[in-house]
Amino acid sequence: MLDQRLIRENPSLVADSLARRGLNVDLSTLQKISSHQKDLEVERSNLQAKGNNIGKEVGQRLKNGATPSSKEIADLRLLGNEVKQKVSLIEEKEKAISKTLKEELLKLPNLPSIECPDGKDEKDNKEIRRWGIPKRGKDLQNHWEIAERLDLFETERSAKIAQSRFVTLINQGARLERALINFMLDLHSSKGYKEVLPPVLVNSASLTGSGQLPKFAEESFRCADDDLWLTPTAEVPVTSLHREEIIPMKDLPLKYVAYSPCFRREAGSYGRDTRGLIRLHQFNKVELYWFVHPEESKAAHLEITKDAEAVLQELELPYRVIELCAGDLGFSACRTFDLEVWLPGAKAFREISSCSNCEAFQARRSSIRTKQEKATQLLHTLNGSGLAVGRTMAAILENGQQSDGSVSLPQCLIPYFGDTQLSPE
RNA sequence: GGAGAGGUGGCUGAGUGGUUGAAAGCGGCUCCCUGCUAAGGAGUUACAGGAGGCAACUUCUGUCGAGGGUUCGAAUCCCUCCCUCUCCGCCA
Repeated sequence: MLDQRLIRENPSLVADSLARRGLNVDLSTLQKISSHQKDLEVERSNLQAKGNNIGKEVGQRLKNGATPSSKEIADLRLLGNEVKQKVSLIEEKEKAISKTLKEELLKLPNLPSIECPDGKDEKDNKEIRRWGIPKRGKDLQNHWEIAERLDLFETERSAKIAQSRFVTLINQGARLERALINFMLDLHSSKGYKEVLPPVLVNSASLTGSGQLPKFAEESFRCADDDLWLTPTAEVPVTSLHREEIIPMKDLPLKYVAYSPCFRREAGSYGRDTRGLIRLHQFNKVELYWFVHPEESKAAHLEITKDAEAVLQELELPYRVIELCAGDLGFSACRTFDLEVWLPGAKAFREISSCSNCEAFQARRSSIRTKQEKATQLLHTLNGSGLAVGRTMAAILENGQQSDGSVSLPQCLIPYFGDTQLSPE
């Protein structure tokens, strides 16, 4: 959520910034609503002060011996009633206007950072750096071809269980997924991250707090009979871990690593990535999440990205780092680095992690603040995948494929998997 | 799912209609005292929003789980919802 005050006092700055996202909004109405709400608040609180004084006056006089039925008391009551009526009239207006204001504010995305490059869509994203040498060759297979040969997952049977875009991992596939999750959690924990295994069902307040609602309701699965949704990312529950809290400054930064399955409808992606592990309704992800002091978030952003990169490096998977342009930023982010892993079978880089600085955007929606001495202020939040597990498995299969049909595993996975390679059974 | 109890400040815990944002204790912070430590003394210690001021700050409003209601006045009375705990049932 954006700062209401900023919209009130400098709407053109906000509008210009949103325009960098390709969003052309007229903020004049919102500005008007906001200042009207403020006026009503002043009027109401003045009246309430008057009412409070009448109440105190009555109490005082009764204490001094006035009879409850006397004229002086009756007059005060009359006056009190009058004030009360006026207050409730204003309150009614105020409530309506605040509701509209809140609704509109929740629909606006975060402002891109000054550092975020201009651009319209993903074609304008900037490559920052590369790591590793992409494997190339004529006979390299796609990961689903390798998986089929090694019997790693069930696709058609999964549609029977659930739908298309679900997968059932089996045999070495199931074991490798488990190994990857454990490896990632251990790696991050060893660097001081606190491990979290959050609920997978989250309520509307949590989804609103991290920015998925109200705009992206159609992207999540909902439980019909409850105010609960299947979480699209651990970012949601972890944000709400500290919703409506004030975290002492000495406790910052808080660094969490959370494993969770993630559920997404992938609406509007019909026909894309229909095979394999790239785009599923359910996938596993290990997520990094930081709560930091506002002045630390820029540095933290670089660090969280490095922590995500470390996973790829340990796994010996070539990748590149892309900085998203303003037009390609996610709703809550003000600056984002994507990590794209090299898939030799697909002969392409594919997104495997997205590391974003949300600054105070989620903190304002979720009311998460920090405090030193008397000063309370919103803190900043950052998130990054470390990593998307399904896509990691795809990358491992494609990058580790051998001419004899086996898949060799990176050194770091061997203790977790219990073998040096995946081999035909 | 059934029955009961309860939700008050960082914590414990008073408060059943009148200047109560809330006693007391603990904890935290500041200062004083004291060779050190321990002990002691004084003060201070919620959040949000607004108005005024460059600012320190002053002031107003709201908040005792949430939302309504009664009343001149509600932490206190009434209604609805949410949550927690105990017992029973069920269950991984």
